[in-house]
Amino acid sequence: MSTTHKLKLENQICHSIYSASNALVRAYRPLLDEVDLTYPQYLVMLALWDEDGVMIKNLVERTRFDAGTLTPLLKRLSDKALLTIDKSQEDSRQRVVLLTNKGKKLLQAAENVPDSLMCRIDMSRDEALALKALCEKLFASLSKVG
Amino acid sequence: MSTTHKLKLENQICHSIYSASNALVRAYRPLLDEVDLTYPQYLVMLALWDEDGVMIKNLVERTRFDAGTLTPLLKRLSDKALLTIDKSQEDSRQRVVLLTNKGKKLLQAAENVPDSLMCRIDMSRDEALALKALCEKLFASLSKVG
DNA sequence: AAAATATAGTTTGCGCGCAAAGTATTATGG
DNA sequence: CCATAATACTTTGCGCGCAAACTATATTTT
Repeated sequence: MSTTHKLKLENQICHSIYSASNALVRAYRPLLDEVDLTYPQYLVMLALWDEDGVMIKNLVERTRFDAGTLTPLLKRLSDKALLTIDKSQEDSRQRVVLLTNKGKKLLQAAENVPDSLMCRIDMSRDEALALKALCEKLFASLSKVG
Repeated sequence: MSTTHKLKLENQICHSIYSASNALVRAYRPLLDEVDLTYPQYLVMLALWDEDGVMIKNLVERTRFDAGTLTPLLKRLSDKALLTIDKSQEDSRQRVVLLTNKGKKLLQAAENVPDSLMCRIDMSRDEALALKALCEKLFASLSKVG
């Protein structure tokens, strides 16, 4: 039984993106094991290393994670003493996420992670940038309500 | 506190791929709800619509899923009566996955899914093909043992 | 000010995704 | 032929990813 062109798995763009994304997370694992972080946790730490003392709403925007994903993820980072989660003074619905010294110090240990991963990828700088731009375009398309 | 260029979240190619992939699965959900499939289940069905009566090992290769992911996923498809899983005659370690009539018939209902999704994406055919090629290249790089 | 609505975050439930360990079966080396 | 190793899955455990329902607080409407 052979299906039409469009329904063939090898013609599915989405399958390529999906499996590339999963392969990325797999490839990050051994590198991030060194700093005891999962890939999603690493993304949140990247956001916080850039700017912490922010509300969860802010992390939802920057990391593109769901709030329901972030709550338990932040709890685990808090359990590792990498950050604190406290009620905001101005608006007690909000939480302020602040890095601890331990959380700030972890930046040094993670500094070589991007290079370690990129050297595994047989791709030019231009190709990598093109890939990023196309993914951003795709994300923007799918984020529209239409 | 501002981090180095490389560790900034917005410079992370991998974050773009990761969030595009997640956005894709989110976008597929309402379409696939119509045929009562998750996106990973849909990928397995695509593989089987193209060729069924195959071993799980074959599905691992074609879908790029882990065997530990496929076992329970196939069980759920079997619970929905879309396929059967039986011991192979030649080698009783192996399992033969066969579509039922219900599973075969579902193809018609799913036929319009690819078009429904692609029309949500503001991307030319060339861009989509470039994106697919770059993802395949990335996947190939990361799949190498090196 | 009371009621209705909106916002910020948490909880619940389910299905992955996958490493690691386990089971059953087959192939291979001595 | 028997022990060892390899293969083909299955099971376990944990962390997402996210829809839906829920809680708490703040804002707006009347």
